[in-house]
Amino acid sequence: MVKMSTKSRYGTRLVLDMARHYGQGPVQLADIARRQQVSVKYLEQLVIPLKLAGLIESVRGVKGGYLLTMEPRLITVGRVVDVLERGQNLVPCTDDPEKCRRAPFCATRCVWVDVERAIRDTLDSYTYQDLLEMEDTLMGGKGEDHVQPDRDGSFYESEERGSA
Amino acid sequence: MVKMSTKSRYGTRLVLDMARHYGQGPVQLADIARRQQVSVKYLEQLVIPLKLAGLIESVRGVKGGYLLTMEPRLITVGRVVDVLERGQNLVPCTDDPEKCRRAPFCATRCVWVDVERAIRDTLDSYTYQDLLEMEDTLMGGKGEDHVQPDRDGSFYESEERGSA
DNA sequence: TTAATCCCTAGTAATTTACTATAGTATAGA
DNA sequence: TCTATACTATAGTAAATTACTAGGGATTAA
Repeated sequence: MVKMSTKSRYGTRLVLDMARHYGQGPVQLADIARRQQVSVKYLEQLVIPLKLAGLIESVRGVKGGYLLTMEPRLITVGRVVDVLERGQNLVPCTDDPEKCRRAPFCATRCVWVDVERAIRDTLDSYTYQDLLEMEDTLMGGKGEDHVQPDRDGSFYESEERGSA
Repeated sequence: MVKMSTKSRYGTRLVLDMARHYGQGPVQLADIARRQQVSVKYLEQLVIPLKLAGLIESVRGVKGGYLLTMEPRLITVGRVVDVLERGQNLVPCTDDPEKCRRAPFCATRCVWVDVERAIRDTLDSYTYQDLLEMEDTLMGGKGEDHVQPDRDGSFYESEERGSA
């Protein structure tokens, strides 16, 4: 069907990790990388647009890190995905009918526009506060850095590259 | 955000073209290619899975072609996209939690599952009969092969490869 | 001063996408 | 029967995208 990039997925987890530590000072990428099992180098890329969009801010130097600029309940997954996938549409013509001569009388375009709206609405229906609560429920505990990788290091979404 | 492939988009138009000619005998790919401005070779690829899925059937030889096996009102866009993108998920773990160790306590996964459902629901809410009627409304006419390419040949979705 | 951080610009291998090519097989109609 | 018109099947491939990785530089707490 349609695929969601690791950029959006890892980015969503990155922000969720920061939401988990909201109000506790800056969080280091190295810690997030360890907890979320994503390389620091990759996280560094995700953090740039999030900062430019004003969703997070950074503290440089020792004991530095990143923090959310607002409460988790004020940030939706849709906002984060939107920032990370800026300018990407489901179909080129959905945002600009001028891109396709067919647009004015294209019935399929109406479908794509509607699908895009559905995706956006769904993503916007989840705030990071919601995600924190869902995570707590799923864990059954009080939720604090509960997720730990296996001792062999193999972990989450490890089959990203290999399997079709 | 997430992108929809040309496979799904052209395939949707391919079936819509066949729906437009439903009950009028087999339609040749060469004609669809001309009307929809997609190469015959590419259409040939799209037609294979649709035939295997039983949505269309073929007639070989001169005056042959393809036809829908059922009325346009019985086929949804979702069904066609599903056939063309078989085995593709929004995120690897949505169909099979086993693919990711994190799945049992992953809040973000719940979001992806919900988004996928929203996409599917929306795509399934449109039948080809709906699309035919939408097209008629958009055209303002009685709708029969009304869409013609420009004399210079440049046409629909021409910026597929070039622009970002 | 030093080590821990974030910051910045590239680079790149693997994969996927969006096609194209070549060589058929089946059939209607002359 | 011949032939042009279709569909059928299997490869191949250039371009684009994805998912990273590398190698430094700038900032700051201790």
